[in-house]
Amino acid sequence: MSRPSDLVQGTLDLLILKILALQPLNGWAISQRIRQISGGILQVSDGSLYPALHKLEQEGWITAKWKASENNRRAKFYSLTRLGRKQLEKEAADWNRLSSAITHVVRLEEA
Amino acid sequence: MSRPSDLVQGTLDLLILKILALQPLNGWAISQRIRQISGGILQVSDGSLYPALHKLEQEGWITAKWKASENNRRAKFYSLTRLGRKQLEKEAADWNRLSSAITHVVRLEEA
DNA sequence: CTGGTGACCTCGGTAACCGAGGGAGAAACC
DNA sequence: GGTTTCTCCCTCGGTTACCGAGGTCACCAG
Repeated sequence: MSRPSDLVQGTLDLLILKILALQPLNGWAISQRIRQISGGILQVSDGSLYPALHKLEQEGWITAKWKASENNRRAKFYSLTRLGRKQLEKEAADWNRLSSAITHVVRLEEA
Repeated sequence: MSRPSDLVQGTLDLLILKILALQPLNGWAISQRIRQISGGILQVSDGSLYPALHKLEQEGWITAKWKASENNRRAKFYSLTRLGRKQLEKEAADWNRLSSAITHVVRLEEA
């Protein structure tokens, strides 16, 4: 019904890849990190995050390893593969191209 | 399968509203204009455009009027309503907020 | 009168996201 | 020691959006 949309569609993969490029993290921490870094503007729900992580893993862009988290709980830590870095570069470039094109249009002055 | 994605999901309404804020246009001309202004980076297919136009009209953000086009063909010219201007402001603000948050994350330096 | 093209439209599929729901184990509280 | 809280994982069904393919009609040039 409503469209609060706390994130722009199609950018979730990009955000995850970027966060993991900074450091390997477990799923829960990834969503915390995205929220924190964006100053609370971007939020990812579990229901979006985990399916996305599985997809990225299946594509071979990230790999998972079970470890203990900071709070001593079992957690799956994800890190970027070499392929993942390639993909990140590509998606970041796409984002820059498209978002600046859109911003350009949005900022046009009315005649 | 592939995701060439010549536009960022969720921004189609925004683009249409903005283009129509500059001047009333018919459907076909809208897609031409978007492509032209963005230097060919953004492209909208018919199959996306017309349903979107109908939705925007139904929301009361744009209104349609049949006229003759530049080439003397029957064409439906769309223009922004007062509500549509409100909506445009809102969507433009959302876009700025979200896109700059994402860009900020993407540009972070690795530790 | 035929073909190109401007202009409109619909339908079905697919991708993506999200809310709701559920579960298990560590820690903290009483 | 039992219960609650918090971290952390996961799935499923629904909704929204977009897009490719397909189709129609009318004007105009040759």
